[in-house]
Amino acid sequence: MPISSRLTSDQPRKSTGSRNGHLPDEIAQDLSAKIASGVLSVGDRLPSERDLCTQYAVSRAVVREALSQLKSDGLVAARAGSGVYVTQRDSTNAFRFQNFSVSDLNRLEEAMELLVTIEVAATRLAAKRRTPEDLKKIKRALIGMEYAIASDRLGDEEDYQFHQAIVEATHNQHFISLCQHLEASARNIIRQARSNTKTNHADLLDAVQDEHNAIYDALKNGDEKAAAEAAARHLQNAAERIRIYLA
Amino acid sequence: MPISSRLTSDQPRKSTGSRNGHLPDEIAQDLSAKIASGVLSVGDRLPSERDLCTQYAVSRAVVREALSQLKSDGLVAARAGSGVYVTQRDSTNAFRFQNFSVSDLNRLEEAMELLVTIEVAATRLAAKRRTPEDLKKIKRALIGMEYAIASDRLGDEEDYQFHQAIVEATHNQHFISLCQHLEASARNIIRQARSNTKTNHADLLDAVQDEHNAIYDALKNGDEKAAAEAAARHLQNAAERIRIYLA
DNA sequence: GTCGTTGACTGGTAAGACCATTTTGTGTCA
DNA sequence: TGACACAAAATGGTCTTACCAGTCAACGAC
Repeated sequence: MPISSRLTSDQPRKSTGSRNGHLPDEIAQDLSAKIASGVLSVGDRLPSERDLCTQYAVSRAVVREALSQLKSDGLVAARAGSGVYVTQRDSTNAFRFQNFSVSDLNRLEEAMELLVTIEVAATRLAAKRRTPEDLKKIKRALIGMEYAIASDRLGDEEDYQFHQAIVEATHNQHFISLCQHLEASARNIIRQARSNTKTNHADLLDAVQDEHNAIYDALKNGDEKAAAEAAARHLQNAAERIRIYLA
Repeated sequence: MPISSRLTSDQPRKSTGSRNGHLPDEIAQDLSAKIASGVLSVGDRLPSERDLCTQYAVSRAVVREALSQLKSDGLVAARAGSGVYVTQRDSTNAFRFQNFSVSDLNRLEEAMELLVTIEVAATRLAAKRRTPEDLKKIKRALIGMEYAIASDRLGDEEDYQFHQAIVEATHNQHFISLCQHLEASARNIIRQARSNTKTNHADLLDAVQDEHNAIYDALKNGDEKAAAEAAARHLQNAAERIRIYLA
């Protein structure tokens, strides 16, 4: 442990010379270990930044960078004038949409519940907020999809762009980044399923296009309710199509 | 856009006075947006830290903290003596609920839109699927919250457990992990807001308890519609309370 | 006792400095 | 002319000092 050994060192670490790792990383790791192990429990206040400086024998800049890592991980929260507090024991900071196998129907249902929830809400917001530019981008994706299908391609890339354009029309950053994550994950499965049945799904692709058109129309009209319903219908049908592919 | 406007500002932002949000967060967000949008593509070198300082008119400490966020997100990598390089375009492999500052009302609204969407859907699912054991766990958190308030504590930890117990009652792994992530982030803000007004919010805490009771009753009765409505009301009121704290 | 006020402490930010490494440019020598 | 060695500039990593604004508890006036 390069850090703790430095605690007892009488050498005030003259220069930045012979260290190996990234100083803030070491400290962040040490602190998060203390939190995970329970040495620092939720609600506790960390030592002040200046105290940590002397403890670890580093400058305040380093301590602050270490703390900023913990902050962005959601382990601690700083309150100006008061202190830095432990808010969370383990870092469930990042949400990862679990990859589910196409072959597992149960988990498909589970995943669809979340996907439908998010996408329907996003589409409803988009109906309320979409600008003419948003609408143009959505329309472009829609046409691109049609063209792709006519060109005997799957058009899944255009499909993705269609959904992404809608989500961007919410003008809500949280929705945008969450949907980006969800759809990027979901797309893998869809593509996989689709490519298995390249030959006999012409009718299904038409149905998809109709559903997309319905969403677009609702967005164009600014009809929140219709948009939400169209999105829900589309996603539920999409799930249904995947089930067909599986059979 | 507080950042870009500052770029053209001739005022060298004298003191730390009248700004709203966390400076490094703003810059990190701006940079990651540039990366996601393709203004900076993979392999590109960012401007040097010192250049970024002048661009954003902030100190190097701020720029470094912003960059450290991007680094821990895996978007960029720094090479000493050379520069900072974009290593990844989108962080779609993981969703991170962006930190927003309590002081920024616009971003609060944005965040609440997503939080309400998810929580309401989760509560509706929970009403459908909760087992007696789930119900017991929720009840326990409810009572714990009451006890905490009576003991002159904030009870935010118990509040969190209440919501978590509900989400677990959905028995949907995707909802569980997403909500865990969202609420852990949101809790920081709530706690921060609450602690500011420890003395004069006894009436508000009572209101919270009533809202929680309404949710519990609906879950107990298995009434999906009532549960969703109670959850929506609770969250919207919670947002309203945060606004009060801000004023 | 209650209520303001004060002052020490805390995180947030700024500015300037030094170090080690990388990169680039330059000049020397073959 | 080409390859090589060296120096200078640029860059990230770290340290130091300083000021600001918010928090909070102790103290004193009423």
